[in-house]
Amino acid sequence: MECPCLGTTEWGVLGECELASVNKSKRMITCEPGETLYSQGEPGNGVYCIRSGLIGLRRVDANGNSVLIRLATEGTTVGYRTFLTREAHVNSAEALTASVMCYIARPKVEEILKANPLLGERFLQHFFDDAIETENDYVRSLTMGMKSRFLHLILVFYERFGYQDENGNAVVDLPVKRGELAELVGVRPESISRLIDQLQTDEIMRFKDRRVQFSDVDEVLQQAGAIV
Amino acid sequence: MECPCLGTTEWGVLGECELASVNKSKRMITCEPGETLYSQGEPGNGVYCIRSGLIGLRRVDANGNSVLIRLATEGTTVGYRTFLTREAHVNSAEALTASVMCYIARPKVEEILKANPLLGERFLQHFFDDAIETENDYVRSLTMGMKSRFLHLILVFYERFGYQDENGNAVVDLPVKRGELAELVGVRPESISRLIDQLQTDEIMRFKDRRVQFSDVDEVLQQAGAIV
DNA sequence: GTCTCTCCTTGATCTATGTCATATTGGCAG
DNA sequence: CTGCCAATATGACATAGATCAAGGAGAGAC
Repeated sequence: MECPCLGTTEWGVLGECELASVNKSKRMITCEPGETLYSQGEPGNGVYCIRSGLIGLRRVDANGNSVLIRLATEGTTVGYRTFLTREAHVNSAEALTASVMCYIARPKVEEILKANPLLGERFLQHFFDDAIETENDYVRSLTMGMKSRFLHLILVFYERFGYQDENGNAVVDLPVKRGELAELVGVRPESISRLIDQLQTDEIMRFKDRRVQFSDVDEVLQQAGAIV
Repeated sequence: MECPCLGTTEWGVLGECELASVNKSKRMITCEPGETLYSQGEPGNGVYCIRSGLIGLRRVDANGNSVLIRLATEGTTVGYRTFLTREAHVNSAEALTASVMCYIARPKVEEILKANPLLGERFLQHFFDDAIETENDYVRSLTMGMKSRFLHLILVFYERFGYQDENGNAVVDLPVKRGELAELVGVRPESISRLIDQLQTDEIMRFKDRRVQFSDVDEVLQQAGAIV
């Protein structure tokens, strides 16, 4: 079966023939929420190109504290870092929603990387972008409070999944539950609950299950503490 | 003049002839504490190989909050990331102590990177290590308190600059002042003051100006909240 | 239907860290 | 020596989040 992801995203740099070759050797994988793609410490044995769903990349420290470091959605390839560096996975990947992805095993990826350096460049760019974003998150975690970070996260979701309703309000259907929002912001679920409560009281946003609505992106930015 | 750094570190992968070529075109730069090598947002016009001293890489967010993201010491090359990705600098580099470094301009680096891909691989590995470390810092910033992060920082300094005195005590001469320790931990200087006070009261460490002493690394690790 | 389970909310309280104002220290210019 | 400046320290207080302990509320099993 043809995988639509391969034609777009990073894999789009491949030629017809290379694409066909990857398509032939890839394996399609379906994951239920909570299933693990790979775990921190395991050697990297292949990459996963996400076809649909949502994957969370999680880092667990020596004490067992766990943080969702970043999310990967449709079209994104995860696990590629081990190909650039040949080290073990430094974080775990787990499906946050039911997800479908293509698994491409190590030898094939190596073959293609050798044949077409453009793919490696794309992975590198991806790596770079992730690193910058993590640095941004790091700085935010040190300089801004929970509210700013939470609103920032909502706006990130809005950029990826948001739309406008008939009244011109911004709407996002969050792809994760509260507890995962908490993990992404790096606070306790109770704190997120209270924060959501306060945001509604202050009429900054409305929350109904996983749906969020707000009227003005700029006002949210301002509430997030950004210099608008 | 011969630069000792080039023969070691990442640049060590170069051949005689390439090294000589780099040596010929590099420029030696001396920096006083506080001087800036490059600033966030500027295009990357060259790399700096640190010969002596200490460089701080700083990220400033949109609100002007500033955090020291990481340090670079003798033998480390900074500014290399822009060569892998051709983007503008995402953070600023400033000398924290009087420092000497070699500046190698863009065209020469590109020439060498083209001629010897090994150098690029080394840079990539360096990039990877930095990224992992930033992720670690990020997780720590979310899961551990100031005390743990501070002790962790001290241990990092100990690994890099520490030694044992005649009584077998661990000794480090911190390369930065209190305010910069605060920036590295991501807290206010007052908090660091109080923490140091408490660490001395609890007899975990002794601080005298920039000199720190402690008897047992394991005990420090334990105090840092690690599972020893 | 109702049981149960997971997720979420709420309240009361505790603690770490920020904030702001005011010392104190140490080095260095004169 | 004296005075000044930057870096630190200290004190009093404010506040953001964590923690612990209950209480709902929706979805699937039976």
